[in-house]
Amino acid sequence: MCATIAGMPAAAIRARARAEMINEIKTIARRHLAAEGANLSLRAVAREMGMVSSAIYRYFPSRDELLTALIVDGYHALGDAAEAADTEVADRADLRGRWLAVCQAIRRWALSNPAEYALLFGSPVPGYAAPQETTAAAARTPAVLIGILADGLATGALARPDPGELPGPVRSDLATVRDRLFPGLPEALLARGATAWIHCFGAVSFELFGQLNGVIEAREEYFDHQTRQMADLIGLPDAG
Amino acid sequence: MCATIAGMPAAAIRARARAEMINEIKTIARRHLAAEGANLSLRAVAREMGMVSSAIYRYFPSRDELLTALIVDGYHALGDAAEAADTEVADRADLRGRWLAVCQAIRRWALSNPAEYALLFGSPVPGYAAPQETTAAAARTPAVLIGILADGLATGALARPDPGELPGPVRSDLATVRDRLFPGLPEALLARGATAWIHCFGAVSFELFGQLNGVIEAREEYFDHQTRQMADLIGLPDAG
DNA sequence: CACATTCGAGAGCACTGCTCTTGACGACGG
DNA sequence: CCGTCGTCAAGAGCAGTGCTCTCGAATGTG
Repeated sequence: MCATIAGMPAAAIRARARAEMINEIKTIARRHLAAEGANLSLRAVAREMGMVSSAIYRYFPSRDELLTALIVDGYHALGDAAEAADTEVADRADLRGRWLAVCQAIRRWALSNPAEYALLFGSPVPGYAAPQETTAAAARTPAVLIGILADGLATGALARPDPGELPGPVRSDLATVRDRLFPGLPEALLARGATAWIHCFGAVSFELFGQLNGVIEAREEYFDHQTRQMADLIGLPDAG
Repeated sequence: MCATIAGMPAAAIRARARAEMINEIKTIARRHLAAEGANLSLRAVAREMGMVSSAIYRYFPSRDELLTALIVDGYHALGDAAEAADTEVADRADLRGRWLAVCQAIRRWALSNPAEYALLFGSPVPGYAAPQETTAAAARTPAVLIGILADGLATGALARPDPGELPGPVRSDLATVRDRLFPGLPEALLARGATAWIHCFGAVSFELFGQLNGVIEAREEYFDHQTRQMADLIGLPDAG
C-alpha cells in the first residue's frame, strides 16, 4: 500500500533504481571497454544486461553521453590513484620520492586500465568532442604533481627559477593556469612541472600503445629512470 | 593488336594497373582517414572509386592489411620529414638547432596529418596487432634524433655521460638497440635522447589529442620551449 | 476510475566488414 | 579455333552496429 520505502517518496525510490541501472550500465561498459577497446557496443552492453538495445537509451541519450560518463569516471579514478600515492609518502619533505610515487601510480593505473587510459589520453574518438565537464576532472592528476612543487616552494626546498627562461605568450598562458589553480607559483616552475607531467604522459602512452615493443623489456626500471631524469630537470632534490 | 606497351609483357602491364589501383585506394583511404578518423570504411572508399565493396578485397585481403599499408607509409612520411628537417640545417655543428628543427618538423607533420599521426602513435586499433614490418619504418624518426647525438659525440661537442646513472636492465636493453643502430654510442647518451624523443612524442600527442585545449594557446612557442628544456637535459650546447 | 509518466520490447533504417557465388573479359596452349 | 585458366567486378547475403519510432504494460497520482 505504502508507496515509499522508509518514508522515501516514490519519486526518490524511482530515482534510486534509475541510478543503480546507470551504474550497472557503466560497470558493464567498462568491462567491455577493457575487453575489446574503444569501439564500445551499446547492443552488447544491453545483451549482457538482458535488455533490448533501445532500452539503454532510457538512461543514456547516446553512446557519446555514455562515453563522457566513463571518461569523467576515469579521470576521477586516476586522480584518486595519484592523490593516494602522494599522501602515502610519509616524509612530506621528500619531494622526489613523492613525485616518483605519483608517476608510478599513474603508470600502474594505466597498465591496470589500458582501455580507460586510452579513452582519456589516446586518440580522440572521431566525431566525439569532450564536453567542458571533463576538464575539471582531468585537472586533478596534474594538480597533484604541481602540488608537490608548490610544497617544495613553500618549504624553501625548491628555488624560484629564473622567469626569463619563458617566452612571453607561454608565460601568460601559464599565468592564467597558475592564477586559477596554484596562486603564487612562479610560471617557470609551473612550466617545468608541466613538461615533466607531459613527459610522464608520453612515457606511459609510449609503453601502453606498443611503441616500446621489442625495444625495451625492463619497462618499470626504464620508466623510473626516465622519471628520475625529469625530476632532475625540475630540480627536485634527492631524498634526505 | 599488340598485347604489350613499349614491349612490356602483358603480365607487367597488369601488375602496373594493379599497383595504380592500390595507390588510388590508399590515397582515398588516407583522405577518409583525415576526414573522420580511425574508423575507416572500406565501403566508403569503394563507393568513391565507383566500385563495389567486395572489389576492394582483390587488392587488400582485409581492412587490417590496408591499415598496415597506411601505417608503413605514414612512418616513412614522418621519417622523410624528420630527415629533411635535419639536413636542411646548414650548420651541421649546431646540434641544438638541428634537434629543434627535427622536433618542429615532427610536430608540423603531426598537425598536418592528425589522423595518420593518431594511427601511428595513438591508441592501438582494437583487434589490430601491428606486424613486424612496421617497426623498421617506425625506427627512422628516432634514428634521426639519435643521429644528431652521435654526430655531437663524434665531433666532441657532446661529452660521454656517466654510465653509472643507468640501472642495469635498462642499460642492457639500450645496449641492444645501440648495437643494432648506433654502434659506439654510450648507453647513457642514448637514454637521454630516448627520453627527449619520448617527451617530444608526448608533447605532440598532448596537443593533438586535445589535452592542451583551454590551457595553452601559444602552442608553437610552448612546444619549442619544452623542446629547449629537453635539449638542456640532453646537454646539447647552445648554437655557436 | 481516469490520467500521466516511466520503462521495456520490437520493428525498422542505414550503415559496417566480410564471404561466397556468378558472370564477363583477356591471354595462353593445343 | 576452341577450350582453359587467371583476373576482376558485381551482387546477394550474414552478422553486427547506432539510433528512432511505436506500442503495450506497468505504476503512481489526481
